[in-house]
This record gives sequence, C-alpha cells and structure tokens, in this order.
Amino acid sequence: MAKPATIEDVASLAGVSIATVSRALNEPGKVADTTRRKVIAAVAQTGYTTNAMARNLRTRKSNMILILAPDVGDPNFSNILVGLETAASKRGYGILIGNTQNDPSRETDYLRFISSNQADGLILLTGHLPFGLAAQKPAVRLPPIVAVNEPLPDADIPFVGVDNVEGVRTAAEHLISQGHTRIAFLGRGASAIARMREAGYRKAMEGAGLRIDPSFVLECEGTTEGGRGAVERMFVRDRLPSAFLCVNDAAALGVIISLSARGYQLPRDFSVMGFDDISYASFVTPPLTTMKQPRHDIGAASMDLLLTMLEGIEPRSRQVLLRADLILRNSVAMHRR
Amino acid sequence: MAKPATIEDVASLAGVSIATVSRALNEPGKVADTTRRKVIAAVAQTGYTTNAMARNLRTRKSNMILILAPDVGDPNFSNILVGLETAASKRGYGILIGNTQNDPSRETDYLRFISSNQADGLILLTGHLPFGLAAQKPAVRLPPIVAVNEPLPDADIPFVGVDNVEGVRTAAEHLISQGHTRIAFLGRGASAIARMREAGYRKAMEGAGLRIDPSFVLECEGTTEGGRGAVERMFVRDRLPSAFLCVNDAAALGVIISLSARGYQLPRDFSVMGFDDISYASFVTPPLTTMKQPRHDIGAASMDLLLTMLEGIEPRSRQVLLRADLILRNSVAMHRR
DNA sequence: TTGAAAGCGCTAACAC
DNA sequence: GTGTTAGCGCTTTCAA
Repeated sequence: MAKPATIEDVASLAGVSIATVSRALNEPGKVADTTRRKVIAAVAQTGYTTNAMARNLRTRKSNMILILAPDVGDPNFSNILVGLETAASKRGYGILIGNTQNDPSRETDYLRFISSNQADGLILLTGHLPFGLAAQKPAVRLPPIVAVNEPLPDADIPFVGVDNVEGVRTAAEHLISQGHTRIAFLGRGASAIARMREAGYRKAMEGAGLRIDPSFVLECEGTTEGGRGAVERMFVRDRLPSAFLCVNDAAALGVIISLSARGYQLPRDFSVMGFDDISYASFVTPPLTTMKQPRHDIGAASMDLLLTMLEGIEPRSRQVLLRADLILRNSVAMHRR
Repeated sequence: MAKPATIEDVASLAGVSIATVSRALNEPGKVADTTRRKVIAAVAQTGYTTNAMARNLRTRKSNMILILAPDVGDPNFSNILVGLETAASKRGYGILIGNTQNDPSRETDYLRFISSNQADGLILLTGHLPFGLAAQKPAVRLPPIVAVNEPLPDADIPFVGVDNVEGVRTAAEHLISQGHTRIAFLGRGASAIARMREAGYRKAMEGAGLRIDPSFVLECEGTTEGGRGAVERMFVRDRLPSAFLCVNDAAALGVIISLSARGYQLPRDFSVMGFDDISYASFVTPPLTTMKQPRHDIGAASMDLLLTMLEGIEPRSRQVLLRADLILRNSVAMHRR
C-alpha cells in the first residue's frame, strides 16, 4: 500500500457507497447489520483510517485542545499537564501545547491554532488572557476556555484550581494546633494566588482569636530568594515569630536555608510550613511540612470541564476548587513556650 | 463577522482571484507588488486567517509533531519538552503530546495521529518503538522519527541525547582527581543508559590505571530506593569504597540518605557523585556534585534534526551526542589517605 | 436502509 | 502575473 486507503477504497471493496461506509463507522445504528459487517471487513483488509484532516475540514472540529502555559518545565505545570492529557486522551482528544514563557507575542502567536481551526478549546495556565483575546474587539472569536491554577482577572472564565484560602487556612490551623501563636506569613503579594493565601492565613488567625502582628506579614516573592530575603528583613526586628508560614514551598525552602545558615536548629528553634508539595520538599533538611496540591486532579477536572463545555453543556458551576492535603513531615514542631 | 472570513472573501474584496490571494500569502515573490498590497489590505480588513484544516488536507502536511513520552511530569522529560517546543515553534510547527505511561496500548493509540495525517513526524522519549510501528509489517507507515534520551534498540533511528559514556567518564575522572582510587559504581543494569554509564566509569578507571574491585560494581535501579538498597548491600562487605559514583541523581540521593542515616558525615567520610542534575540536587545535604544534562539543548537538537529530515534532507549524522557538564557542589571531598 | 451529490477551504497545475 | 479549475477525503442533506 503505497498510499493510505481512502473511504472510496473501502466502499468499493465492500460494494457499498462511501456514504454508507461513513455511516457504518460513525453511526453504526443507522446501518443494516450485514452491511456494517461487510464494511468492517473491508476496513480491516485495507487498513483504512479516517483522514482526520478531511473530517475536520468538513465538520469544523479538530478534537484538539490548546494548552498555554508559561513554563511546561516547571513541575507545578508539568504535573497538571499529565492530568490534562490523561483526561483529554480518555475522551478522544489530543493536546497541543504552547510554552509561552510569559511572552505576549508568543501567546498571541499560539492563537493561530484557534483561529485556523486546529484547536477547539483553550486551557490557560497563564493567569491571563492572551493579548489577541483580551482586546476589546478580539482578533479571534472566543473559543471555550478554562483557566487553571490562577483565575483570570476581569473575565468571566470558568476556573479550576486548588482552594488556596482553605488550604492555607488548614496550614495555619495546623501550626496553631501545635501551640504556635506568633505566626508569620511570608509571601504577601499582588497576585491573586498570593492574596488568597494571605486571606487563608488571616482567616485561621482570626478564627483562633489570635492577633496578627503587622510586622509578621511580609511581602516576598514565591521563590527561594524571596524566602531568604524575607528572613533577613525579619531579623532586623526585635520581635520574632515562632513559626513561618510561607506562600509556597520555594519560599519555605529559602527560609529554611536562611535560618540554618544563621545557626538555628529546625524545627527546634522555628517551625516552617510551605504550600504546594513540590518534589524536593521531602528532601530538604528538615523535610518540609506542607500542603499538597492535587495537581493531577486539577488537570483532569479542568479538561473535563472544558470538554463538557465543548459539548454545548453549560457547566453546573463555573468554578471548581479542589482541596489541598496536609502533608506532615518534620519542619514543624510543638511550640515550647 | 459571524463566520470567519475565507479566502474567497479576501479575493473578492481585493478584486483578485483566490489563487492570487493564496500566492500572495504563500509565495509573495510570485505576485506583483501592487497586487500583494491589495491582498494584504483585504486580509487585514477581513481578519482572515488560513484555515489550516483545508490547507493540510490539500498539502497532506499538518505541521504538527507528535511527541511520545512515558511521563511528561518527570522533570527530566518536561525540560526536554521545553526545548522541543521552542525549536518547533520557531519553525512554525506545533507539538502534540502523548503521555504513554509505558502502556503499549496507549502508545499504539497515539499512532492514530500519524495514520490520520495529524502529525508529520514523531519524537520518541520512550526508548522503544510503539507496538504498531514495531511489527514486521507495520500497521502504520513509518514517518520520520527521532529517538531522544534513550536510543532505540534494533532499529536504525536517528538519536539525540547526552553522551553518557563521556559524561560518567568525566565524573569518574573528577573523583580520581580528588585522590579517590576505591570508587564504587552503583547502577549496573540492563538498560542502554545504564550500560553506557558503566562503560564511562570503566573507561576512566582504566585510563587512570586503577583496578576495579568487582564487588564495587553494584546492580541498582536508578531510584532513591535503589541507591539506598545498594548501600545496604555494600555495607555487609569488609572492603568499602571511598567514593560512590551513581548512575543518576536519584540513586545518589538514596546513597546520601542511607549514609547519613548510618551516622556518616558527608563528604568527610565518603564522596558521592550523581548524574543528571535534577532540580533538588542542589538542595540535598550536602549539595550534590553531579553532571548536568543539557536538557533544553537535547530537546532543541532533536526537533531540529526531525524537521531537517522532514524537509527531505538526510541528516549529516544519525546520532547527536551532547556533552554533560560537571557541576561542582559539596558532596565530593579530597580523599584523605 | 442506502446512494448521489454538494461542498468544507484551500493549493497547485495549467492556460492565458 | 494572474485566473480557472480540479480535487484533497470526508460528512451530510436529500431523494429514493
């Protein structure tokens, strides 16, 4: 077989019309039993597979989902990606990935997949609409979109992610349950995620009737460097917390490094908590107590939501929040008063 | 604009034929300057974008590359993925990813993208041909393929990856340069990678005129558990090495954990080296000295090779080996005799 | 239950 | 340099 078999080859071999072949394959119920069997046999004999390009052209559907992420190499994203892929594959969809590196021109460029009909829907891990879609009169018609991980500001787009408020609240409550009262929150920031995590912290403190020392809430980027810097700034103060609740594991790691470098013993001298459960959280010394993001589930839920929308069904809820799980390791100790 | 503009809309607006529009867009040289400008203007006005499905159907090309990987969530793969994506995007290609989880039926299933013309080429990070392609009379015609990371056995498929032999040799030579002579290699195994890494170790030892104590070469899987187990088996012996050269960082991590648990101080009592430079290598205590895989470059080189093949150019060499870089951290110390 | 035929939007051969 | 036209392989009316 030099050339792949077409629907015509199958039709003539089975002695039916191409319409019947098409129906036998796509709507088996509408075809007589004996006819269908003949078609199946002919398909097997010719090794026929539907030419997706032709079908897509005709049906204006690609069965492809475009995923835009700032950095697929980031474990946080790559694990969500696995969930996305698994769910898509299960329903016969393929995924197309665009690594945007937060470059607006790249984001816009990937929209060609949408406008050229190569993708039916869009998953955004970027935290914002790509430029071409954001414009008032968008350059491209809006396909079904789901935002993952980070909700989109100023846009009514369905969202799937971890429940940051409840997650950090759980974390803070764990610290409180260990007797800590002077708990610092490192990671105040402008991003939606930072704000929600801080809100969780405040909720827990309030709920426990604990006063928040304003100097215990520090701005800090969610990076190892950020965590490090925050500790340095903290240590010019008189009053010190007994526990550090960090906006994420990367920052917590910086805190641990910085504290260790200052000669403190953890968790004896200070307790530290992170959020995310990144892969090396368990390999730090001491192993980091943190909240685990259900990354695979987040990916799967997002894709399910998007595919549901693609089927024309309005989702029951435009927001899916998944619970983070408390992972007890060794960076938190009972507070000795 | 309820419906997206087609080439006909552009043609009639510009007052030319659809063929001219097509040419103006795809072969600008073949069109008169003034005509081209009219077309460009009409395109801008209508917001036209080529319908990729129609073009693909006509040209029998999809400008899509299928990437098969056992686990995209694995940082080792996800970082290669970034390189692949970047290189593809630069040349106007999109990437389609298939997460196979080493499941043969999933591998085969993804070939539908090939057989249905949705992908022009294939990148394999799986270490073997998918079942549908491996069969004597393959179910699918072989598209251009490049194997990455792990060469395919028994198949003449172009390969791109790190130079494992030279890499481990460099690692061993570093240990030797620090005065170590009793160097153990943990990670003997059947896989191509394990064999090459062991070969690098032997080469270095031979090159330095050092005898290899056969009991110093241990089988062990490239996992933290594997490294742990190997140390335990080692310690029932009388003779102990002064340095552990591990098949990868995961195993090295197990070694460090096991050695630390036994109360040894590293790197004072033993030196440990890994291979890969995984993300938490720098966060272990002591930070791991290792060989860094140029993952991004591996991805980019693979994609470049594949796209070159797709253009019908036979690659100059069917094997691209990239050098691993020595990353000096703190798990290796001068040997005190 | 089946077949004939239109047509999805585009590129490329051919003619002018 | 430009236009006409065939046809890529398929799904889907419409008629029988």
